[in-house]
Amino acid sequence: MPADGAPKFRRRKAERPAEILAAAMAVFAERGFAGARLEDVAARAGVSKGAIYLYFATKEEVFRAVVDQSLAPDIEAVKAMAAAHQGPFPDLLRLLVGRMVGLVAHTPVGGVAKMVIGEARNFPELARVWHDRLVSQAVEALTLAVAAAQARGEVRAGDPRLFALQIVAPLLIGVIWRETFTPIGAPDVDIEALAAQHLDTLLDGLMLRKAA
Amino acid sequence: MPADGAPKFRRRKAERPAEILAAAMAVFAERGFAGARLEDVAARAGVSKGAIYLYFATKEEVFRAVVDQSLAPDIEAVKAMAAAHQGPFPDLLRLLVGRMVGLVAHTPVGGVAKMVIGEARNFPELARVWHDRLVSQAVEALTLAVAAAQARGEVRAGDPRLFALQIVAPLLIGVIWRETFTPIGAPDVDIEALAAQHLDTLLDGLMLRKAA
Amino acid sequence: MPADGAPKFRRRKAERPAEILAAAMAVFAERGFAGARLEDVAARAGVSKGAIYLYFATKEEVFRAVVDQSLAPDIEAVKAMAAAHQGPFPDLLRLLVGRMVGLVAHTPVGGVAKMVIGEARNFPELARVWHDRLVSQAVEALTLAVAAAQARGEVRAGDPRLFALQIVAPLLIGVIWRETFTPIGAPDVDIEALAAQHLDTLLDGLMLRKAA
Amino acid sequence: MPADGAPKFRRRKAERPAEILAAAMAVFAERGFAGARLEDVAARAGVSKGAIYLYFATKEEVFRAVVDQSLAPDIEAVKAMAAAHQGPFPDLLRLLVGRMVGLVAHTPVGGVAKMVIGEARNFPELARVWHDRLVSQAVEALTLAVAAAQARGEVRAGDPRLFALQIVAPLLIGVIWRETFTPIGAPDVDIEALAAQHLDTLLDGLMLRKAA
DNA sequence: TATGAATGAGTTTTCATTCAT
DNA sequence: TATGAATGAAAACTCATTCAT
Repeated sequence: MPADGAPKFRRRKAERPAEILAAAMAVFAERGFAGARLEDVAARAGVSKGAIYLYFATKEEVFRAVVDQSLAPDIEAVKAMAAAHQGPFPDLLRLLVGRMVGLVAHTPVGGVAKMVIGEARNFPELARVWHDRLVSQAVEALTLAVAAAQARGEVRAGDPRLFALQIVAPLLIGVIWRETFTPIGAPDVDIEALAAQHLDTLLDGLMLRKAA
Repeated sequence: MPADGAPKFRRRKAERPAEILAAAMAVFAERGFAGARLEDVAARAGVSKGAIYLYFATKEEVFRAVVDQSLAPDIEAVKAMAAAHQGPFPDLLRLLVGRMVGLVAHTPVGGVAKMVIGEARNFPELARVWHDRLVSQAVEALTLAVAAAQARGEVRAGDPRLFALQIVAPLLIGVIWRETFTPIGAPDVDIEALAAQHLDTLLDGLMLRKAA
Repeated sequence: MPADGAPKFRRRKAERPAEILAAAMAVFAERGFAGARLEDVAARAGVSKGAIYLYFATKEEVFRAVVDQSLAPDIEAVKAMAAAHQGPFPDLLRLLVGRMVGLVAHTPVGGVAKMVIGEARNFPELARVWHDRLVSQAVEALTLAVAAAQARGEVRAGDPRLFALQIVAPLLIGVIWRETFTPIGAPDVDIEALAAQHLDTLLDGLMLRKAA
Repeated sequence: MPADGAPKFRRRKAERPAEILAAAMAVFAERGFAGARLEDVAARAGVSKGAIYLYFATKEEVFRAVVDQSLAPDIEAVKAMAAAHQGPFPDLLRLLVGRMVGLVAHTPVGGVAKMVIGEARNFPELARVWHDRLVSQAVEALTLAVAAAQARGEVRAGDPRLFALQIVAPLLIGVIWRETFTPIGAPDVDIEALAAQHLDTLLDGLMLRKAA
């Protein structure tokens, strides 16, 4: 039933799971869940198909682990943002958005986000985890900050949760653009520039104000 | 099988393709491209599996057609928006955003957008079509409008394309939220309210201005 | 994703399931459940692998169906036997055993029985069905017949259920022998002769009786 | 890992193979050949997967060894039975059957027999070994004893080999029942009672004899 | 000797696609 | 045109077997 033949394997370690997940993240981001072949993940990780099953029970499990793992550092960042709550609102906002731009630029959140969006119907738990652990945390932190600023009379009246979404939206669109349209040759979006301009606009409005 | 009293006014030939695409849109939106079974599409369309192949050569072709078809009306709307270029900028902006909210609320663009995002890597042509025919048109129209308003001294300085993205972003986020998080029980986003508040903020800024 | 190439299939019918089950019975009997490859079943049935799944959801389902199907005719026979309950016990016994020999000789019960025995632990439901629908029916019928004969003073005292097992045992051993040892070249067992001799012995005892 | 107080008197080397075979017997009896995972055998034996291969070349080899090993003691018993050939036939028969009941009740022959029956087609050598070393020995011994008794005028005319099968059959059926139907909740068979009643019936016949 | 991580052939199952009717 | 039975390539997953340690 088995084989004979040539030399097979070499090493053995505890980094395997992480290596596999890194490979999986890339493949999932490229092909989506259903389109990803575990064999490709294995190849990318420099491992055999079977080795994956040494660490993860199913393809779904791998997918979940990828999403899960990509959350950890971001959650910390979000918490840090939430803790930053001091000083005048514009400063706070600049700080928060700056943090988010950093995240978005230096981690593969974009790819994972795309996966979550694309597979939300097939894997509701993923959408749930992503929402509960990341999105809702961020939104809540922002919402509170906005509400506080409103209370202080710094920020105009309005639904603070919607304000939170408004704040985050361009960043997300930037990320999605990068994942969706840049690869097909559409002009890239400079997320940092977008964020900067967004901040200014957000704070002061789009319209010029004639000198009183 | 006829002997039942129900009227047999099944539409014929001409509507078939449209019916199939409608069914396909629903199934693709639910399961994604790979997850969608043509058999389900057929069942949903009240048609045999084979019949699909009478009109479309492959599953990909069906997918393409779905995206393509969902574009047509929107493109018109975009063009209409583009044509609306008159009057003071705020009025224009309200008009445009209003149109987009209507579109987003009354058509399944949300579902299709999600598909395009999720499968962009697997079907770059889709992303391209979607971008070229819809996104870039809308962005361009907005960019031009912004630029014109800047020329007129109505709008502050800044990259008009980024302004365009800023304008659209919250709407898109709303749509994505609706497709991704609402189904898992997250609090819904009231897109109309979001748009309204977004407009106000955009025009006047987030910050309260002390009376001079 | 699919193929091109040469002509594929021919006919189409309602006999398919039966054909598949016949093939499956043979393959299962030869290789056991786990050892049987559905591909072989398909080949034997002159059908493609996929075709099996048109009629049965899983390999287990096929297995179940095989056992199930092999039961039907036998159950009738058992019921017929049970209905035969008349006349002096020796006549009844000859009748019953004759019937069973016929069954055993002209149907593949042997092969199926072997499968049930071999896979009882893996598929308890099979053992249960086999027991409830076939074995216990037969045993019960025999038990009742024996008990009646005891009441009539025809048969000696003793546990009638055990008598029933004694009656059936040599037949079953014959069948099992045929499935297990005959194929490896062991001398065959002439089940009819065994049955005949068994009947005589059973009725009169093994021992010669000196003339009073 | 030592620092706990439990005595560490693990047996060493010599017992390993036997321990592995004992574990294997259990697993094979539970799952059949194909269904048994060597990993489970290893776990059950308190040994690593690799260790099995230190003693046995393949899974088949392990299977063979299990069957082989389970034969040894039984063969002795059979030989002993064969040697017992003295005195009047009924005494002999009681002795022989008594021995067999003991065997059957106190060893796992039942489980092994089931395996042999179930895998006979896949592993003909097993069926052959089982037949040649055990079954045919027992049958032959019985056959000779019967023939001798016939010669002495103790036993009625008839094929002595078939008589031998008749003698053994109920015991085997009892064992098979225990392995097949008892686990699914069918009423158990009291093998000792079955044997006792079988002996009586065999010797004297099922039918009551009117007083001369 | 003993371990257990790693391998990869082999099997089930799915589903886009074909084609006889 | 329309049907749906049939096909078969593709991919997840299992587990006997190997071998570096």
